[in-house]
Amino acid sequence: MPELPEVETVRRELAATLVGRTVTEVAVHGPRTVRRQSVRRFRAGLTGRRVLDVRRHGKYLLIGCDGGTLVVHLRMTGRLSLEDGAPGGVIPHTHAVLSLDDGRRLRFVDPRTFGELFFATEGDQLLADTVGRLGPDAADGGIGPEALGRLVGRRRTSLKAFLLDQAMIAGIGNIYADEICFAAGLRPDRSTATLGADDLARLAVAVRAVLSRAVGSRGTSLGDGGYRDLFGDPGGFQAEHAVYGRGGRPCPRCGTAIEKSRLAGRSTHWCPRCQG
DNA sequence: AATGGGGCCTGAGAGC
DNA sequence: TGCTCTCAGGCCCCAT
Repeated sequence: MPELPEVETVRRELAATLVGRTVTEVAVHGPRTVRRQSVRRFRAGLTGRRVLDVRRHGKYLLIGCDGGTLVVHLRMTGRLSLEDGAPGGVIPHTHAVLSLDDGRRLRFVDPRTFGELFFATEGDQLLADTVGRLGPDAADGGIGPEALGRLVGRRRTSLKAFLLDQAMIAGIGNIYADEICFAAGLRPDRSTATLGADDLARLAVAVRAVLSRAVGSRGTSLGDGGYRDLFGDPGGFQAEHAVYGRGGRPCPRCGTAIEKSRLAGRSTHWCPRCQG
């Protein structure tokens, strides 16, 4: 579920609370969450490390420590939470708990177990296999019309599939792909081969505008099991969705009913009048 | 070679 | 009430 705005919200909260802390203990429950390396190596690598900074590339969280980086990907249902005081009751689907030197704990919960954690040292192949395959971050100020044009290249695919491709631009998921297409006035099934300079210009503006507004609203939370931040609080951007999750309801700009269908295997929403 | 579809998992909600 | 079915925000892998 979490896309760039949600991961960025968590990143900011982690940066404000974790930097300077030392990991005193690492507990892993169930091997699937730490699947790129042995649990032994994960625990040995992370235990005793001090957190220096918290960065993000696309949907990956990069918690920089002295001697390596804790890499976190929340995938669909992963959630990080910070807890004070004594351990409470058992929280279902807890796959990892990091104890900190100030008595707090960082918990990783993930019902669908798609999310993952690993600890990488500098130059680690694990980094090349994951973060290293990403395109530029979608919130990177350098993604203008020219950069988009270069990324599109000779690709012949739908605009939606292009926006979702993390090797092209990193950080956009299904919700924001739909919102960006709407903001740019472009149909999500529009072929990238037909995009002109003016389309790319509107697309570049839309990417930046939608993501920056979403970060400002601390991301999107849908339903009960949806995204929550480090302290359990939901985001607010769902109230500003123009198309996502609004199939059959009126377009906020022209009132035409929003279309919903499947594209690139994903639910897709758009206004048939405003997007061409 | 790039692209679309299936698979990985569990839970929520709809429909009967 | 309770069962079954569909769907879900991501990404890897495979066949085409």
